[in-house]
Amino acid sequence: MMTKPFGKSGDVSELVSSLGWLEEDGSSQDGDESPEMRGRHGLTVGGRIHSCTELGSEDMEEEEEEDEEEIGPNGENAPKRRGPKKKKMTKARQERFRARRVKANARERSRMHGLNDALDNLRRVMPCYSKTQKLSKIETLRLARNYIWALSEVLESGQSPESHGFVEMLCKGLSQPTSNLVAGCLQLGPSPMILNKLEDKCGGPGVGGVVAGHPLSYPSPGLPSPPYGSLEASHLLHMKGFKGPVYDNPSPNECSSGTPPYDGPLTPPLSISGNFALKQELSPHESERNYTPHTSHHAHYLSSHHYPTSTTGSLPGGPQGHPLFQASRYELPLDVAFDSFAPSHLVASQMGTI
DNA sequence: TAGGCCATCTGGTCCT
DNA sequence: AGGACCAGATGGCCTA
Repeated sequence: MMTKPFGKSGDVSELVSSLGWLEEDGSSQDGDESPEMRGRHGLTVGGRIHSCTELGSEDMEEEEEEDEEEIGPNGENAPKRRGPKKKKMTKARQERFRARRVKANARERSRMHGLNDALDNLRRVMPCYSKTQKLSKIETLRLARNYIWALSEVLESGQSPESHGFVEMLCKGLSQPTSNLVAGCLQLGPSPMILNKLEDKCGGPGVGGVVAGHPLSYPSPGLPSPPYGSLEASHLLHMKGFKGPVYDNPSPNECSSGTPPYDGPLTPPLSISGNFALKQELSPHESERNYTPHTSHHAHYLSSHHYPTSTTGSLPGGPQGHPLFQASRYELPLDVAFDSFAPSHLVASQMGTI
């Protein structure tokens, strides 16, 4: 099924050029395609193969040559076509094209992996981070924008990073589940009125509230607090003017894929100290990059990535989301608590200040 | 089953 | 010629 014409003029030379791609594409171009992926693309391949095999390569070459002889409407020879004469698509050219295409595919994959790594790094410095509860790409970007915006406001107007306004800024334009996630991670306490309602509803303070010993937690009865994650201590430290370095490894941008790591300075106050260091474990993507078979990568992705936008649910007997954001029902897996709690806790203990 | 999200392939365009 | 970047297409997985 060709949904897109080959080339602007739709001529067949490029179609010809794709001949023979099944052998390479279908059988692991770079040796990193999982069987699943092979099967997946095999379907696509199948469709194209159909259109390709209808015209064997020899036929295609002939057709292309015929194409070069343009015949006018009245049968007379039309003026010669301008521009560079099309080269004949020989077997050798086809092979070169295929090889180029395979290389380009690999580069593109690598590029996208680099992009995803960068996104992962971005996720890690967001106010709510969890390895298992990843924000989607678009939500990550939106939250990042909001985060910068909100921090700017903190700097410029002295707004408290613990205020409702701060959280509202963070959540502007985010989906409901993500908003709830952020609010939950920030441990924002609901307004007294709502709090009372929630106490009625949820059985009083403490339901889904503070995690014992969490230095940054404070009771928030209406919130999906840990096990919903929490605001990183280092974030607060920065917001409160903390400047001391916490991390041992100041290079947060190590990226094992093709994209060179960003070496530039982090812009204060966004150099979220501690975050980088404490969240520096390689992501599944990174640890499997360069290039272990995609089998594991894809399998991991399929089995372990959870996105807030698709994990809404109810918290048994507990809060139903942050009241600021109309509290859509939302549930995070328990391990979120450890993903986000532990680093904060570590930072706090390292600092000895909280 | 629809919709969201994703990875991958692909061709086009621009640049070196 | 080849690489980087981009956007469209496609199909898989997951959840409501």
